[in-house]
Amino acid sequence: MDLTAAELRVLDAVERTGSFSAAAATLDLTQSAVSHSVRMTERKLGTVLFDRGRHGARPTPAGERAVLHGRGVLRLMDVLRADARAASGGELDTRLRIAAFRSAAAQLLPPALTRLTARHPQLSYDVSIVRDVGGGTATEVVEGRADLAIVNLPHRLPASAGLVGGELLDEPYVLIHPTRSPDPRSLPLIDWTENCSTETQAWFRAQDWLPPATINVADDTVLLSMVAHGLGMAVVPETTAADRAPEVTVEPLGPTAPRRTIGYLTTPPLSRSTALRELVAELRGPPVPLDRR
Amino acid sequence: MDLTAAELRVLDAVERTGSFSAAAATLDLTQSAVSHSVRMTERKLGTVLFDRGRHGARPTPAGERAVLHGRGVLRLMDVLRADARAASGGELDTRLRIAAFRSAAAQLLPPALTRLTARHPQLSYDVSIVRDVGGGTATEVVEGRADLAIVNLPHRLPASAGLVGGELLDEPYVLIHPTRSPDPRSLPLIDWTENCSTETQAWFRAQDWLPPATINVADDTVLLSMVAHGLGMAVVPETTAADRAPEVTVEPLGPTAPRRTIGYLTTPPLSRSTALRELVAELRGPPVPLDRR
DNA sequence: CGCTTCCATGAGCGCTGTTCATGGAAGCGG
DNA sequence: CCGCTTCCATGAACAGCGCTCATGGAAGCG
Repeated sequence: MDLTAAELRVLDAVERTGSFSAAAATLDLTQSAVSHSVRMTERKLGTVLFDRGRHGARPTPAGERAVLHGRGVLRLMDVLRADARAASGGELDTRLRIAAFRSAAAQLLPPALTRLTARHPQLSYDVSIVRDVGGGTATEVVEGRADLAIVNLPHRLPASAGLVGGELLDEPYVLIHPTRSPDPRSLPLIDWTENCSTETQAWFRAQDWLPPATINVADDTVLLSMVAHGLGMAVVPETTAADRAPEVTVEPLGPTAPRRTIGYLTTPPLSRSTALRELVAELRGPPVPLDRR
Repeated sequence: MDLTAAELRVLDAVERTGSFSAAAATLDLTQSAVSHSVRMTERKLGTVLFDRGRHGARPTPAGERAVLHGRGVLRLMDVLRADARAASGGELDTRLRIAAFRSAAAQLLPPALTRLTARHPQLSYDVSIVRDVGGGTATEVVEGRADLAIVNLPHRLPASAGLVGGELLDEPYVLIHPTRSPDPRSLPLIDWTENCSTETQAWFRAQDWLPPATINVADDTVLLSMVAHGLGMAVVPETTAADRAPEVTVEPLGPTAPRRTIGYLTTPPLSRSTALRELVAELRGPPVPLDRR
């Protein structure tokens, strides 16, 4: 017997919330309906999907598989709906879930989403901010919680994950320092947690004029603010320095400057969907203010 | 409103058969049910999916998208079902659809499927034979008609297709000739249509002792039979010559012999499914008789 | 001008998925 | 030890959907 989309949504909600009652609340259903639904699903599959206990419901191994694949099914059904409508000249209406690390979200997404919304008013977005460490944003896509991941390239993802993607932006790093500092290069160095690519790290070590970093900051706006207050200098991607305060001066690092490349990753069926193609096209548009090019 | 699995199966059948009534027959439904179902689906999507005429039903652009994505949804739902059952220690029961070219199907599949069926009696298979030209077997996977494609590597598929895969078998070509021939290398050359990779073609041209092919045969068993009857000699992959008649003698071509590599391709979600993993594991087992290693 | 072959439509009916009401089990605090 | 709360389970009843049956209309074909 077939599972229904409603049943899959129940599985998803139960896994997310960790309990039948909480899942019922988020789905605007009765706890009873959730219980019946899960039970029915389990009967259809011939398998127990959740261990129920005092603490709520925890997925069994079978439940984990079901939830994972179920999210894929739901997403694909939405792609079907949105794509079929778009193909017949209708409005493009779907919800795009974007996982990005903070600096990319702040710099890349606003102009792109503005333009995209102008062209397709029915589109809506979920932007989740994920620390770009470990699997980072790509994991969100692999596990079905996001449709598009913004990543730092090169991204050595396990090929078996089967994600597809491309390049969005390639830019050099620049040096920023307080405008009023008499000898900028004598200032202490403030490092940024996201400066973690091996290439960048190697470049840092090769620069003998750079002191070791005395401060390490996770957030780029905090870092900019620190430089503006004269705490030190920093090496950051060009676009991060683009919307700087007047107290911060930018100094190019020349042709040998390290670069950072931002790309995107998504799943093959989504990469073929109209909505995601449109989004990627907009992300490739000019995100950097013209005066900095 | 959600589409149901039954509705997606109707879309698939209508596209396949080209008419509502034929689809109804294959699905064991009434024509009325199919008509109602398609109408309901169209209402849910707000789009016309098929152009109806006396010639039956032809998909509109929107319909094509819907059918394509719908097949993906159905397949993913079956993966969910099979995977969840397998994860809870149950029998692995699903239908695996394999697209292969003839020689690979004949040589690689029988032993692998025998072993796999022994371990998982509930598995069933659809093996479709596709000429390995153009998109070949990979197209079957991309368009959702097969789960696993057996391909000749290297396979330059468009990366946007987002298929994943791996290597299954790497083997040298050998020379075969009639056993009773006094001077085998003076015989005419029989070529095989599937000897089409650029690498193999280049090797052929570089061999000055090889006469140009006078006969070109599409089927490898026919080719073997021709050699057995003394019509000529041929250069074929080792496994093709493995189950030869006694009238055929095999002669290695040495370390410079061209090789053929057979691999598989599948979609990312399927590559994560238990059933397909098991199948690939068996395909990687020793398909070549030990006396030829 | 029937005949056949398409698809469309309305009525009726059974199944499924929901709510409501209720019950049982298990921690938590006095 | 006993309520109180917070989980999930279960049975009854009802609504909507998805099916069949029966019928009708439109268009090619000899």
